[in-house]
Amino acid sequence: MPGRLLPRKFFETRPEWVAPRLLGKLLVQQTDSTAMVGRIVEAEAYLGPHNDPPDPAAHSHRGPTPRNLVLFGLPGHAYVYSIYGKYFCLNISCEIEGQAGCVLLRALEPVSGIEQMAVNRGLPPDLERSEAFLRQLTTGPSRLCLALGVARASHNGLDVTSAGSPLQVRDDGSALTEAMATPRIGINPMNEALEWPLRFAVPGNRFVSGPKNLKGKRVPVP
DNA sequence: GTGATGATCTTCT
DNA sequence: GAAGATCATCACG
Repeated sequence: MPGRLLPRKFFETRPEWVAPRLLGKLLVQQTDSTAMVGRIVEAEAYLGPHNDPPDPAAHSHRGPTPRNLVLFGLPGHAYVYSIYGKYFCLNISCEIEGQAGCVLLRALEPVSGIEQMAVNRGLPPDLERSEAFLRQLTTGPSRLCLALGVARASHNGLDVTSAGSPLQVRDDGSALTEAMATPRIGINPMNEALEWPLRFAVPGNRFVSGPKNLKGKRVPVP
């Protein structure tokens, strides 16, 4: 198992700090026979309803519901929800209990378990592992869930800071000093939070999802 | 390469 | 009843 498990304290603060600091960390899905590992290269912060101003794009902004309850619990837990009928998205809860911030994982750079990822995505194996092939695996919030086998029934509420958890976030020592900050993807144009620069990506990384020339700026990682 | 469209169903109102 | 933190596919240039 690569790197060290991230402690709960890592997630105990504001999502707009956690998101850029998650860049470069490893997302690990361990099943009985195989481990799948991807490096986080893109993440978005969603702010809790206690935030001023509130974040109208966040699932938690109207308070707890059966769906988003995990977000109001302890930090470092997986919030998995279904979207558009056929997909899932994976978030990690942030901030202290009762404050429902979170970070949406939007893209990974495949590291290992690539063969299994391709099977899970329903793609034919590519022994050459071309860049186009690798990019299809885990570039996009729902693609990475498919590749790692993350689903609501099996993963919602998992503690990603627990050594016994099949889903973990680990740190292999790669340090990032700067991140690219842009507006978040897929937010309704009516939403006033559209412009907030809460999407963070590894500058120049080829596995980042979304439009290529989205306006953004380099910011220091806190 | 970019942009438009439909699929599909859960969740909350 | 409507909207949605998406993706694959197709048309076009």
